[in-house]
Amino acid sequence: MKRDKPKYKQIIDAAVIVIAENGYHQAQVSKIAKQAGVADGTIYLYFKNKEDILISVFNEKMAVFVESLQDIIENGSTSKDKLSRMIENHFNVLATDRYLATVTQLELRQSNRDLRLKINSVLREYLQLLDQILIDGMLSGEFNPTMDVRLARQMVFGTIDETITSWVMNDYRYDLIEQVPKVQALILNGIKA
Amino acid sequence: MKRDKPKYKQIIDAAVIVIAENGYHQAQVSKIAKQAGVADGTIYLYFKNKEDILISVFNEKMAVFVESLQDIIENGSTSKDKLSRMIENHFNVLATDRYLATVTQLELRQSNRDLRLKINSVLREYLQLLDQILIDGMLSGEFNPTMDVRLARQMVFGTIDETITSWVMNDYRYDLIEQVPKVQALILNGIKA
Amino acid sequence: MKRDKPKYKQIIDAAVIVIAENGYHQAQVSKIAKQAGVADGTIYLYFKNKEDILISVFNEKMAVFVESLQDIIENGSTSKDKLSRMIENHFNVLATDRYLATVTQLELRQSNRDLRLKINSVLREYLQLLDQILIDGMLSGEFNPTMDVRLARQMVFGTIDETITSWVMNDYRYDLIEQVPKVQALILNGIKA
Amino acid sequence: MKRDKPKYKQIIDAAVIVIAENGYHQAQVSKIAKQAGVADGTIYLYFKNKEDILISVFNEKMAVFVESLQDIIENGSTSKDKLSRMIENHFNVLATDRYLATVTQLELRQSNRDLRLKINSVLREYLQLLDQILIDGMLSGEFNPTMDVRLARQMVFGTIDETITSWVMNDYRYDLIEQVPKVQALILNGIKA
DNA sequence: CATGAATGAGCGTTCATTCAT
DNA sequence: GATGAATGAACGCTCATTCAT
Repeated sequence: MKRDKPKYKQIIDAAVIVIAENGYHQAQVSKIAKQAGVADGTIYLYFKNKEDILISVFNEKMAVFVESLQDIIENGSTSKDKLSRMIENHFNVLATDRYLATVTQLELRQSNRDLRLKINSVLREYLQLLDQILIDGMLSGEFNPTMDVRLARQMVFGTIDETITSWVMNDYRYDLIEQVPKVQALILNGIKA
Repeated sequence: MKRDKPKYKQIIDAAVIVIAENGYHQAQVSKIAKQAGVADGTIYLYFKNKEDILISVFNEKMAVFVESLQDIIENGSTSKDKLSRMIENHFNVLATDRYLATVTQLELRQSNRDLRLKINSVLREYLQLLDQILIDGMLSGEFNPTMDVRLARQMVFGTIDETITSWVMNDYRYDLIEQVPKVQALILNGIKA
Repeated sequence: MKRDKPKYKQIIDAAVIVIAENGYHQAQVSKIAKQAGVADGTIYLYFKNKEDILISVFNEKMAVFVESLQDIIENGSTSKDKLSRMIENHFNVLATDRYLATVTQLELRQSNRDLRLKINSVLREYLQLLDQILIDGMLSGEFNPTMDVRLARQMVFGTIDETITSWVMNDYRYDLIEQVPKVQALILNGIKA
Repeated sequence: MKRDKPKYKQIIDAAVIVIAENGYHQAQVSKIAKQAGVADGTIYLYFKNKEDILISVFNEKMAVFVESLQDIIENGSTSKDKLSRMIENHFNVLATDRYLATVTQLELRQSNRDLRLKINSVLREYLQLLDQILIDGMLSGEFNPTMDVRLARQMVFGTIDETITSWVMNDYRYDLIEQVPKVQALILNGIKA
């Protein structure tokens, strides 16, 4: 399996750094190769083309979110607790890795429609897990049972996304983690029964 | 004033159409010129460069939002009422003009970091009016007086933005206006006192 | 009409020179542009892509052959006379322009299958005129009336082509024009009644 | 001797197949290696470089022609008979092996000038045997004793070559062998005493 | 002998912007 | 003011060849 080889990860990590430091449109394949310490051509032994690198970056990093969210769903107690932890985890991961935050919140969105659609389908898995928490909470009476799940999910994700994007756009000037309790409160308030 | 001349508006409108129909990366200056019925060179009599066209598009269209929001603030009764109307108005404008919705929610976000920062500063005026509604509501006791205004604003705007973007990405498959009361409820719930 | 503008001809002529001097695979667009005294991008105002340049070279030059052959058919007396003159003309044109001879006999044949098929369809017009001479001669009793026209044409063209190609491959070491009467004799002998 | 080892022949045969099926420019070394069932690097144990493979293909296949032509010269009766048999043999070999026909008549000609010059020198041996038949016939009075041998050879070879190439380019749509008597007649007519 | 992962030079094409008319 | 022909910098990808194992 290609993705288990060390160079695969090397290139993915290099791509995140190059994109974060240079911006999406200035992240040439040759720059990524150089950063990864391999020849340009080597990139193409592991990735079909440039788009494939970018999708893979998103895939690999999103997998971390999905995995931890699955863990939260399995081990969390109430739905409120799960949702709170999911928010906390989302903020934690991106607060810890500013390169990743820049790439996912700003740079990767500059990709064209096609790539964005592909990225969205990767995101879907994460959002479906979120839906699951919301539905469980509605059934258990923790969340408003009459609300529209899609809208609720968009509110949760939209709030998280806007909050983190603003933080990145403001050059990480304030402490992101500090916002977590307030974000949790806002969101839980919005959907509570 | 250049922006009062007929060709200025012609070019702005042409840009929206061309971007909506071709996507951001296929919206060449020559296409915009053709759509506007002017020569390529003429564009540069009205705009400094391509980026200037795009910012101006956002500026001009955002002005509509700002104006109507000012009107709402002046004529609305309670803060809840104002916020509800602001949400309704935002959805209405974009539901009515799908070209504009595509351009603002999808295409213009593919611009580079610099352009997006400039767009954000255009957006700021709108967000400041939103802040004003929120602060008024906190002072009047309609909204939770202990909440973080910035976060509240990000929740409001993030929810609206995510909702409309999803609608555009799903090819306008469902009725956007129908969502308004539910969005209002979710948001007001989140920030209520 | 693009092909009437001076730069069109400039680029065509530059392409012949560059291909003749550097070989087909070393005839980069930038070299052709430089030789033509225009910018790289200017090429693309007159030609769709590199292949289009090469087909156009063949088209334009082939037109000269076709035109003079039409003239020969109109003004020649007997079919033998017409065929003789056609051979003479073919040799004359290429003996006079060694760049063109190199390009048509050696370099353009290195193009890929697709391009060669397109070149062949340009050649077809010329070969149809040749067929006409042959058929007329068969009907008038000058040429063997029982022969296969396609084969006869292939013999005529194959002989001419091989003769000239050999001359080019041998670096124009001998006088091509001197061969004309002998080639005429060989060919006319082959197909005479 | 490398050329006696089984892998040498394997690679040569693989090259013919790969070139015939994919075209000259799509016949990568790695494809040939795969077809031959060896690793890419192994190719370079038997051939200096890619060009060497192609020349060797031509060499090996041409050897078949030369050998049969030598046989014809030894066992044929008159010069006319030998020339007729040579034509028949040439058509037979290529009509029987369409892969080889495609490779020699179309694909190998896309190689660059240098390679083609080398191929030509391989061809020389064959053409010298042809010259020998022609000279013998001129001396014996069967062929026109005043003709130019080089031209006669070019006529013979040019006709054969053009005939077979046309057949290949027309996707083998008609029966090549059927043409043989007519080609023989045309050629013999052209050079007869 | 045989392998196959790694290398890195090379090029057609686009398009924002200019400027002579 | 208006035109549109001309400019030229910039980059993803392929593939013949090498060499450590």
